Amino acid sequence: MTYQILNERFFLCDTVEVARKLLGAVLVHFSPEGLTSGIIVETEAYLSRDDPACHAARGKTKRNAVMFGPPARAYVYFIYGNHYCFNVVTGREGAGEAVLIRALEPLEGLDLMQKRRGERQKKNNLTSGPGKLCQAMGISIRHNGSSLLEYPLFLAAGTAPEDSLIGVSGRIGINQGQDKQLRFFIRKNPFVSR
DNA sequence: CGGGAGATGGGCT
DNA sequence: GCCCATCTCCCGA
Repeated sequence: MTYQILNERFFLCDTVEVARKLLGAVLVHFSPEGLTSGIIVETEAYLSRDDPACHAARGKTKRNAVMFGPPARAYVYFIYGNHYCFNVVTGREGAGEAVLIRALEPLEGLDLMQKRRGERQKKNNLTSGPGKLCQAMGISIRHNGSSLLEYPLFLAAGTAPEDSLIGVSGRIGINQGQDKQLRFFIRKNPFVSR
């Protein structure tokens, strides 16, 4: 399988646009244990302006520093004591914006995903949520700040869904900014988190 | 199936 | 202390 890695330009434009365009793209990880990949089926945009739910909203801190760096880097953080969330930094350096990857459709390395997630898990429970997909893909805090423009962890072009199949809604799991329509997903795809 | 609650730890007030 | 961009287990229907 060959991949066409998405270039920096892809992530430089408007963050909402990037969140939408990432649907259908492929997240690929060549880890020491093996290759896993999945088609992105659900994303959320986090904006610098007027968005209190965004980690960058209250300025730069040690945790969110990567969000203020150059685009196309991984912003990974630890949440709820158990889980990691994987984001892609977007916009110009200093913007403080990102797209959260919320769900994947497993593509390659299903056995490894299953091993990481627990043998009992069914296929549709491997990557259908931000914490789950990090575990299945072998993504953790040590990937925070790493470039997504090159091996071993990168984003590749895929098949974009038709516009009529793109769903839009409020974001999940937050208290502030619930009204904003910044979540994008592929309609009727069984791997969307809800 | 759906809802409720516990697990679990780093960041911020 | 309390919050949190989550997940899993367990219970009842």
